[in-house]
Amino acid sequence: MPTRDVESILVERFRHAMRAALGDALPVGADPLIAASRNPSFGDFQSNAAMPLAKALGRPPRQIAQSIVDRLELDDLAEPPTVAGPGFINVRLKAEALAGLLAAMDEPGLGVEPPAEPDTVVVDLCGVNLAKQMHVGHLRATVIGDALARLFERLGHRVVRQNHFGDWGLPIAMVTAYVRRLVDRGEADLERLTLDDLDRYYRAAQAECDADRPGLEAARRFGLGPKALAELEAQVAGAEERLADAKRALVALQSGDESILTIWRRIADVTLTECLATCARLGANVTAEHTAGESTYRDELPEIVEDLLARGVARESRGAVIIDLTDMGIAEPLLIRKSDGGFLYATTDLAGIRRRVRDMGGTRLVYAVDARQSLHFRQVFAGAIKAGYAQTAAGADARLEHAAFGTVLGEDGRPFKTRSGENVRLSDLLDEAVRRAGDAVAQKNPDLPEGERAAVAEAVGIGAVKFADLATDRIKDYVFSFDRMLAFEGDTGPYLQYALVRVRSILRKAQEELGVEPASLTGPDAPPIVITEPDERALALALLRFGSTLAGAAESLQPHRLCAYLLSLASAFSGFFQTCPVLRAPDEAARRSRLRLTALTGAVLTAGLETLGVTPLDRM
RNA sequence: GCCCCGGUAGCUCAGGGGACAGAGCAGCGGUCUUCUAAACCGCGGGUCGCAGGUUCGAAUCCUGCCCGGGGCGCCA
Repeated sequence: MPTRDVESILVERFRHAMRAALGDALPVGADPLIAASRNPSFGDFQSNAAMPLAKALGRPPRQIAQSIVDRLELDDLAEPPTVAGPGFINVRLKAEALAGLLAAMDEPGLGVEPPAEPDTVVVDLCGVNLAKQMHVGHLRATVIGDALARLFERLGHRVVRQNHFGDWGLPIAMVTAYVRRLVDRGEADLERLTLDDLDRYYRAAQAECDADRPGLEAARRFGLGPKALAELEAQVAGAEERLADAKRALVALQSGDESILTIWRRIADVTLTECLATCARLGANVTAEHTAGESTYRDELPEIVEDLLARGVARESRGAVIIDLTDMGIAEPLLIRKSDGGFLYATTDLAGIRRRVRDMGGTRLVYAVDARQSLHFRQVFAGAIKAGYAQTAAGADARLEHAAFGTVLGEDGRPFKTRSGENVRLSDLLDEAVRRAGDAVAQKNPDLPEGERAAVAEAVGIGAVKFADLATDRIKDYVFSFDRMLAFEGDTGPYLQYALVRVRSILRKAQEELGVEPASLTGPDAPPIVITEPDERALALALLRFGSTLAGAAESLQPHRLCAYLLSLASAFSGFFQTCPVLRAPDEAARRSRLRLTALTGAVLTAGLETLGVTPLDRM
């Protein structure tokens, strides 16, 4: 039995049959259009190829379907296929074939074959900023990016994670200058800085530098009282002084002034330590080694602009330097140097693409970033291609993809914020989820030992948040609701974790009561699988869809496909669990077969949860 | 003004050329001396935003419109 998944076997068999049936009349690239049947009464799989062929060849579709069926060689796999409706070809797999396919996928890779040509996928994720707490936006960038990275890893691609750390530029200089003033005045201690402090300072620094010029103009025009006018004038003058100070700090940073760099490094260190701890708590594999600050690109930016100007990719416009993208179908030009000589985040992102392709060997670049950056990435990608920065060693352009995600909304349908309109700290949000999960665990399973309960609450609470984030199409906004994501019932992370708990519980009992070693249920000496009951069939078919689901999710950058799949697998297992006693199966052969099915389900659920970055549990 | 993304059951969402449009929640009715009921089974519930068009076949593709969100050279 080949180890490939059923669908690709069927595709191949149908291709042969179509060629045999139609010969030279078969249009090139004709697709067998194999799909899993929606309705079990139609069988397990169907081919929809006959209808389009009928149109192309001007023959009755059912006749074409029949001529394909006549040449199909599926005896080893399926019952004789049937033609139905307008020309559907229905295929029902034989029980023995199901057993054989399951046995073939019952190996450590769970039937996932390493790719012939592995990609080097560079995944941009997390994207924290200096002196800022992580909030729900970072939740999505981290959770989705990490899940995509894990998907590619499981499929056998090389993966490089990149946490693009916003540690450079004027806003950063503002907060650095602000902290320096506090330190000089003895109002802050560099050694005792926390990210909460920095988050406050960041906003204070922004506010200080924000001159209310329009307000002042209006006050002058409409002749406001001298007191209001004086206040506004003072505000504007103060803000302009602060801004000038920040600009001096920026120049000092850029020129490598050690006294300010010391402060800046400390701020970066405090920020990263806390953010990476949050990533760790989230179970996201984002570490210092994955982190590259914008500052690490600073020496490349002038060179890039000069390079692009010299090669005519970029040109000057109104004192600035732009890349015109009208030839790439984008009306908005990409601005890469301001008229004051400063660089922009587009410049850094171009440098990032160059580094990821040229230095890291990236063949596919994926950016898990907010959908509001869509135009920006279209521009940067187009600019990078024009510049040749996306060209891989093999000569082709790397795939450049924006895995855009929507906004997290509160239950009022507006962007998720605290009542006072502040961003919700990610760590607070996780605390709340874990607290609620702890309450549920205490109530549902009071027997769980205290120590384990805390670990379970952490896994369930965080798993719930992550699963809710991953479970819907990433491009859409979604409504954040603790109640829904932590529900005792429903399409949730806890439900999946619970399905696996039940699986593992059976295996544990089998070991304790019957002496069946888990290792004996897998591998070449494992007991034969016998599929007889409808719920066994349904479970078998669900298991067999694992590999193609992973591939589809990775290709489309849609982790929610894996979520939906795991829910359907858990549901298939629940049906099996209900109607097919495992430990008390009618006979020994059935018991051993069902134990192996249970073990395989456990392996797939475990692998699936791990791929999503959700912690699998033994008990909950 | 131009561009991008959404609009599917009361609610939250899948499905994105193929068979009668699905799931979860909520509602109603069943199933626990348990393989962990955080589960399972059943019932009701839909002009797939609107209008045209393409097609043997449209929730799905095309055009226009309506509603909601976002973006659009010197912020990141």
